[in-house]
Amino acid sequence: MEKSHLSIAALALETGIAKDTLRIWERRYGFPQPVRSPRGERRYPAQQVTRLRQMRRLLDQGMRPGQVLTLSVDELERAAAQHADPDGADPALIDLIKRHDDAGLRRELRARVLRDGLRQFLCSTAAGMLERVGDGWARGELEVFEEHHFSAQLDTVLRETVAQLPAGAQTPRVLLTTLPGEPHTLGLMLALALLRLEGAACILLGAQTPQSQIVAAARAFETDIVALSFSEYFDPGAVRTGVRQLRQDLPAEVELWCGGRAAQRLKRPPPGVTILASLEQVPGLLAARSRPARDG
Amino acid sequence: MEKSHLSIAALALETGIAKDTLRIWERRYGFPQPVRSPRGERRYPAQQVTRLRQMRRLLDQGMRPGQVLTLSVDELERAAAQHADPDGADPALIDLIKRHDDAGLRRELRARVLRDGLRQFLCSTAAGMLERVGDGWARGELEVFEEHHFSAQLDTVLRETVAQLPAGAQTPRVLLTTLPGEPHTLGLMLALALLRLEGAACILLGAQTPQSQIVAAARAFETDIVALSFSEYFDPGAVRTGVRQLRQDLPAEVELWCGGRAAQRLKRPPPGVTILASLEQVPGLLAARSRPARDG
DNA sequence: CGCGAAATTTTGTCCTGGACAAATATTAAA
DNA sequence: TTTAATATTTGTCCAGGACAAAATTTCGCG
Repeated sequence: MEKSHLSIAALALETGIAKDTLRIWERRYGFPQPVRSPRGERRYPAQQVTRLRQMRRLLDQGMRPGQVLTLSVDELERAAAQHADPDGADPALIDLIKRHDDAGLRRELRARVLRDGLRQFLCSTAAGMLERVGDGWARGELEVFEEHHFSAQLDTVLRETVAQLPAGAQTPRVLLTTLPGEPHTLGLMLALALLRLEGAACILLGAQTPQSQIVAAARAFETDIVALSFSEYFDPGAVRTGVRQLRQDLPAEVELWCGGRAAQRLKRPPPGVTILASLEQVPGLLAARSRPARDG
Repeated sequence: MEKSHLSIAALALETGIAKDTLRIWERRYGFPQPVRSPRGERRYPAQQVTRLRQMRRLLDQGMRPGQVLTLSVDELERAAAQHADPDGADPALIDLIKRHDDAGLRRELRARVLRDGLRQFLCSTAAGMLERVGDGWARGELEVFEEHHFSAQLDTVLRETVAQLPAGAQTPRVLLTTLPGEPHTLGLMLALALLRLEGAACILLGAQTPQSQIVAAARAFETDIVALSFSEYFDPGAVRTGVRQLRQDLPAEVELWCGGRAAQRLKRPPPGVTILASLEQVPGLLAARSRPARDG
């Protein structure tokens, strides 16, 4: 009934936190604290959704639930501020997003590609904006739909741009996808654009390919590298499990690259797995591949 | 341990059936019937996954769980055969998919767009293949990764093509997205291409936009129509709930269009909601909009 | 016989509260 | 300072009961 009250299912979808987890947080930490519908079902006020999102963000940055979930509103605010990205993002783009001008935003992005060059655009503007937009969302500056819109536009422009690239060396062959549970493909598109720029042949598989299918695809397409992307919202536990399993099933001669926020949390990557801290490493890694590896 | 045994969480991901539902099916109908791990957890043999997928398919075609879940293996086979799509899909394309030729597949798709025209291509080749690919997957002809690859290629070609379209009338303004839980955007791209072809202005929001944000976006972008897409894997219950809620929150003058396999299951759509049975309805609906509605 | 209303069955989601192992932090030993 | 052992934290799973919304069937009436 109450427009601003969410069911537990809706909340789980909105925040990406499992229903079971929401219930046990309530049991253990007293938050979130939903009101109850006449039928006894949990109803979450909108205000708690926002607070949960902030918490989610802190958790993703490595804090532990026991700490984060017992924070008061102000403490939460302070903790978030501490972790906030200090470098001011490009205010012109934020402005443009806020103007809700579909075609205008696209035009501006295209112009920036031309102005800065694709490589610079990818590593700095695009990667920076992606992070900034996520930040803005968590602290309520940007609406979710504004983030979605921006992402969609960036995706479109990237694909346009990639379509114009010449074929290049066609080596190595790279398979790009995400693991089940990770629907975000924008990181993949950034990587793809950069790889294509460096002459690699890219096979895009889209999101959420099961491990066994990634292995099958790597064989079918005769790829040298499998590249995975993990957004910051991806379940931290699943990164380790998934990557380890995949590395085990994949032939040893196929490299496994992992990028994105959640991949950074893999402190001790399994042997044979490369973690990319930023897009800028891509050209170097490709170059290193072409000469024989020589390090102990 | 057993490589071929899935946990309940993994099965839920693979089949798109909620954990709670899997458990209660077992309680009520005795299927699926998992073995138990030493710890007492459900472990589903791979064979049951296949069977569940077939069942899922029948359910999506309107059968009821009480019937489908008590079918034996042969009965299942027979029922599936009855519902099988009789029209032979284009074997040339299936062939091409099976050949795992990234660039070749793209070339062929482009050629078909030119040969048949975009409209024909969208309504027949693309829509047909989409369905056929899903069918092939359910009965094991195509691998999941082959479906992913085909979808990614089709997406790429569609975007290329749309980018070449002239601006058109720019009316009506249509917002395209999916509800939380629906990650598939290919249906959205088909609709977008057709809408653009008819001169509409399209704002693509990407996947999984929360209801409240769709409402906010519709206002911000001043759209006349909100278009949602539901793949066949989308939770049937969530379609109704989501659409009804959205219709309630959306201003009355904004139309709400729903397309895709799962949308068909909405027998009695709430007032003010248009269900599209196929892409071919799009031009007609647009035309109807431009003259005053006059029916009781 | 057709059609709409009412009764009935089917079905999925939510609930509580207990259990446990994997991941993480902390302490002790080298 | 690193390594190993112990303690704590944390998310997922389980059982089985409840209930309302959806779908089907039955019933009454024109």
